Amino acid sequence: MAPTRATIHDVASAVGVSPATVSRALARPELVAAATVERVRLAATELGYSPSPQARWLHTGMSEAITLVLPDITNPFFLDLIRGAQHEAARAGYTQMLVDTEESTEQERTHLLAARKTSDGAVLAGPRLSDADLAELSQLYPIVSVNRRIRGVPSVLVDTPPALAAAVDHLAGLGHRRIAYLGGPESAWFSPRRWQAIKSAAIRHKIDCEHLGAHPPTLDGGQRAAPQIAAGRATAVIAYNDVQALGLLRGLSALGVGVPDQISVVGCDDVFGAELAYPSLTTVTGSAERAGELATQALIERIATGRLPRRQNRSVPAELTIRTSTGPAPRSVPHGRRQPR
Amino acid sequence: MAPTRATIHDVASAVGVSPATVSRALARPELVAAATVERVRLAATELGYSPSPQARWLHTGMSEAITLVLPDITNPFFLDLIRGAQHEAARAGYTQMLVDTEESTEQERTHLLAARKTSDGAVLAGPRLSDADLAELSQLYPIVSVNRRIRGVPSVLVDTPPALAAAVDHLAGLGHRRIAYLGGPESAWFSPRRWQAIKSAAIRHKIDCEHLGAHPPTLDGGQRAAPQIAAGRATAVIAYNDVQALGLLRGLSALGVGVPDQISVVGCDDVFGAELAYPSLTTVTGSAERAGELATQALIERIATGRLPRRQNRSVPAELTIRTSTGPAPRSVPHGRRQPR
DNA sequence: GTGAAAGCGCTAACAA
DNA sequence: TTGTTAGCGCTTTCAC
Repeated sequence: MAPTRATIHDVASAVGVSPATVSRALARPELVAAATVERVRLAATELGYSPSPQARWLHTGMSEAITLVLPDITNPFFLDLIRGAQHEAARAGYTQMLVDTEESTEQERTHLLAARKTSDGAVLAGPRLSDADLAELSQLYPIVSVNRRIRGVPSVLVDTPPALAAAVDHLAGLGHRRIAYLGGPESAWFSPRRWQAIKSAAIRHKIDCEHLGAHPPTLDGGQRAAPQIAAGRATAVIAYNDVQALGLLRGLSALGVGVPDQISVVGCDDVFGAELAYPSLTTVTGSAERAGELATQALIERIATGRLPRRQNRSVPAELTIRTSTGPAPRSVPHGRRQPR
Repeated sequence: MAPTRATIHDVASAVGVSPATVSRALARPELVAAATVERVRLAATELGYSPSPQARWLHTGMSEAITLVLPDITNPFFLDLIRGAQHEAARAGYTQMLVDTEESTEQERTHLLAARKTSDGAVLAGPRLSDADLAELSQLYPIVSVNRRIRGVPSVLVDTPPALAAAVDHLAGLGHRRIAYLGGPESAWFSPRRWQAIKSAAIRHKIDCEHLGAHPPTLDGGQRAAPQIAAGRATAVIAYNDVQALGLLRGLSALGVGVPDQISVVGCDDVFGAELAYPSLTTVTGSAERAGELATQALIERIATGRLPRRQNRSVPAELTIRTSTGPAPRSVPHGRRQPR
């Protein structure tokens, strides 16, 4: 499968040159006689030698690794993000570390501290730390944020708000006059922005729109909101994200509330499972993979040049995907639904 | 957020001792006077110092990092595996690298070669390399495999075969007399083993059982098998994994074949989405998270002790989860189904 | 209990 | 074009 660990000295003595020549032949062949380069290369492959990143780090200060920090790997949204990030990292010859902070600010802090020692920079997906902390960190260590804008920190956003406005258009077109937004957790930077987009669109359509408060971005979080929604007067709900929306679907089904007959549901992210769910989820589709690619690209540019990337804030387009969880508003408003307790 | 890179010398001169003392105070405090240890610790936190893994690697040869190699991060089965692995890694103070080989044997080989330089060992989920390659690699570099047994390589299996036998019992109990197995890809070590378990159980029940050949373990792979299945005579299908099964559900629905009325479908893994699908998927549930934990634990034991772990082959129990994609066999055998083309 | 010194694998001045 | 040398941050003998 592969030979053992050879050092630069092994190659040097095999070829009969000094270690320095080996180093140069491999890293900067233009400085070395073509014939020598050839012999060194041969011997290196022969012995299975390649320079150790750790030893190299001593000089260059570069580990050629980046860290991807995720709040919750359980959310399939991050699957595509991870893959996109890995593509870019591999393309640039970087190794990728992965860290799941489990929605904990403290874990995020700890892992970031550790990352500074082991990698040259980090992509932070939906970071939880304060703007101030992140801006400060960004001065000391190259970071790029995904789905959160912070002054002084390059970022990539999946541009969901316009698509959410389109979702409101869609619902209004179906005759809904009263919609609700199931908010994400307090720490989710994007949640109030999604709410804004929804509210503005609702105002434009002159329809009612209420905010149902903060809920965990989990299946359970969505499911637990079902009774409140069933008891409420809205005929359509837009959830902060798909995982929540899917949980809500489950919760409503358990309560015997028909979707979309009695209530329409819209999600956000178009995760694995959204299309397969019953009813299939109307949602906002944007490429998390592309976001991962762009973020990693920006990060590597930042690492390589030592300055902020030229395009500091990028975004990835998103659009509404209409499936079967949305339908015409029920004729008579709340019928057969539970009363608030 | 955090101070800059301090070296051991900074701490040494801050405290007024030699770098050697700092090193000892932090790594082997029992060799140093308690008072000194205290002062060193204080200064270290003060300066935000912690020893660099890279520099330490020069001596110890250890990077305190492990690599998790996955064939396809797109499969949600791996979400839980990643999380379990990360828990154990973090607990033991290891950093986790992540690599997605995209089902390519060559990428697996390349990444593994790279991993040897950057990490102390690797967990390989469903590796594609040959037994010989893996056994040889295992001599040179600590690896642990998940869901594949190879002589000389410690492994962790999610023990799905008994649960698949239970699935056959379940189907037989529902009156199915003719079932089929939708195979995974050729490279999937587990596929023939699952088939074996199913076949034996079918024989025990004296029911027919056919193998539908190899199919990609993707939504698309499952969906494309739908026509063949709709045209066949089996009244129940067990798929190699859930992703395939969910694709199959989608394909059958597109063909207008009712599940479970006309055909029952069983998956394997109980991934995110299996429960939410329509109909909700009867499947085999085992803890991928636990498998990730055990594998990482075994790997770290192997790294730390330098020998194979005591329990070389471990397994995680799995059980049948009955949902609504399975139901009584249709009365009159294939009715209303398409003919083979 | 602590310090001095050597060396891990590699790169980058500087010489030759 | 190539070799010599020093040194990156840390650990570990070996003295003291």
